[in-house]
Amino acid sequence: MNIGSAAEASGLPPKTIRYYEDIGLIAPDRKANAYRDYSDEHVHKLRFIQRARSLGFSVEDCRQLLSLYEDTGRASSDVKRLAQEHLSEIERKIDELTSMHNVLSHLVTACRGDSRPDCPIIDRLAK
Amino acid sequence: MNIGSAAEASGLPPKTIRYYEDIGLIAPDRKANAYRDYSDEHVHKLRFIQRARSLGFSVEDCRQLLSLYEDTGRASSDVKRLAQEHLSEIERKIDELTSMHNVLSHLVTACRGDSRPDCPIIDRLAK
DNA sequence: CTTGACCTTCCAGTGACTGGAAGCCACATA
DNA sequence: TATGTGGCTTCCAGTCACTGGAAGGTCAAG
Repeated sequence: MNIGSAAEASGLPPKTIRYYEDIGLIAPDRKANAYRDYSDEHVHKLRFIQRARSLGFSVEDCRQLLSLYEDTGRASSDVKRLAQEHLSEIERKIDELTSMHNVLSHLVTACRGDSRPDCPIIDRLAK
Repeated sequence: MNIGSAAEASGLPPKTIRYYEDIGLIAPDRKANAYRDYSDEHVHKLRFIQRARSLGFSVEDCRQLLSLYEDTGRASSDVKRLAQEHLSEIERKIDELTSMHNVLSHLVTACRGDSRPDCPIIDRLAK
């Protein structure tokens, strides 16, 4: 399977798939004409990565998850620990964004948004 | 005032302040010895930027906000629009993170996290 | 035989810093 | 006066995860 089909099957752009190969995440075979050749298993792994990325795991996390996936003797505790750390990071980000949201939404509400210069948003930044 | 003092007064690291100068955001005077020389007004603007950044505005947004700040003939609607767009972006990110959180927290809860390989997290990624 | 879609590699840019090297400057102390 | 320490300078490279684009090779259809 060429990279275009692998891209379609995995939901990842060809550029990204080549990038993953560059960084040693997943290497397909090559055909005689030097085209990449993806097996169903390659595509399966690409989908695996795509799903992990869409849950916000870093590419390095994906590398670990992939190796846990392939290690049938893994301990689920290792997977759980990774996921829990990521979950904490997500929570941290949500908290940060939420507090930004609180401040900003008040300011936006308070701003008349007309042609005059008076603006609580600017005032807050310049306070 | 040297960059170190400006850093302390603004809450920004010296490296970051130099970076802002590199990208043309705020340029201090220079002393005879080529050291940067920050006035109170420079520091004021640095604090302005620091606050805007801490509300998640991009550096380019900061550039705009700064120029609106300096434009006493501004329309508050311009500020409000900028802030509102940023607010929407924050909401988009919160939604994205929240949906990741939903999925992941369920998976983490469902994972026993012991020495055995069975793991709903891996299963979900490999589905 | 040509066209167009697909593939290849390689290089550069994104945002917002951050680390580090090499070297100059200022000031306190012995 | 020598020296040490810390702060300042510039410049280059690296981060993360791609993404765009150039230059050129390959393949199937008409």
